[in-house]
Amino acid sequence: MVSTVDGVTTSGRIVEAEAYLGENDSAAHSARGPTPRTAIQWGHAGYGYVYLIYGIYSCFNIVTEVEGRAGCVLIRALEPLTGLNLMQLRRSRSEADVDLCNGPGKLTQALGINTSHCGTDLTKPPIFLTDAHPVEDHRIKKSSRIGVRTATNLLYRFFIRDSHYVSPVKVSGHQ
DNA sequence: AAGGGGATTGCCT
DNA sequence: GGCAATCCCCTTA
Repeated sequence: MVSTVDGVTTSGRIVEAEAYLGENDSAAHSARGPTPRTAIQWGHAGYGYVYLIYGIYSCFNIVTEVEGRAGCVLIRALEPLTGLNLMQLRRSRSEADVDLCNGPGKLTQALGINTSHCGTDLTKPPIFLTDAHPVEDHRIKKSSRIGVRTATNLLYRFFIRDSHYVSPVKVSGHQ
């Protein structure tokens, strides 16, 4: 994914994501029907759903389903590709290490994404997606989602098994 | 009209 | 490992 916010390009390869469905998924924001905040999820696929969490961090999602059905994918971690210096600046970090984009709140900070980007078309700037850096299917693993307390039986978290840029897992054990 | 709480992070001990 | 930071949405009255 690519950002041209502030006129400078920052980009990264998506290495971790989680699916949230509108139906039969109690952990999704869309589980109880549309609200002003979540309405975009019932729209056309390919638009951004961005929400503020804990008053501080923005979480970036891609709307994925056909119009009239809710669903989105939360981007949880990126492998930084371009604009490392600006990412460092935005993240207030002295080094360009794995901590730039290895979390949903971190990557939005690094790419300059905020709630003003909710509802934007992700096929064109300032925030857009490309298939320039694909990943082979056999490198992708799945698990239950991070930070959700319900629907833990759903294996809706997908990540690159051998990537150093996946977000740190709190509980010991399964990646 | 009011209050609880969250798909998180970073700093503290 | 514990917990504060800091919005604003959504539920309840």
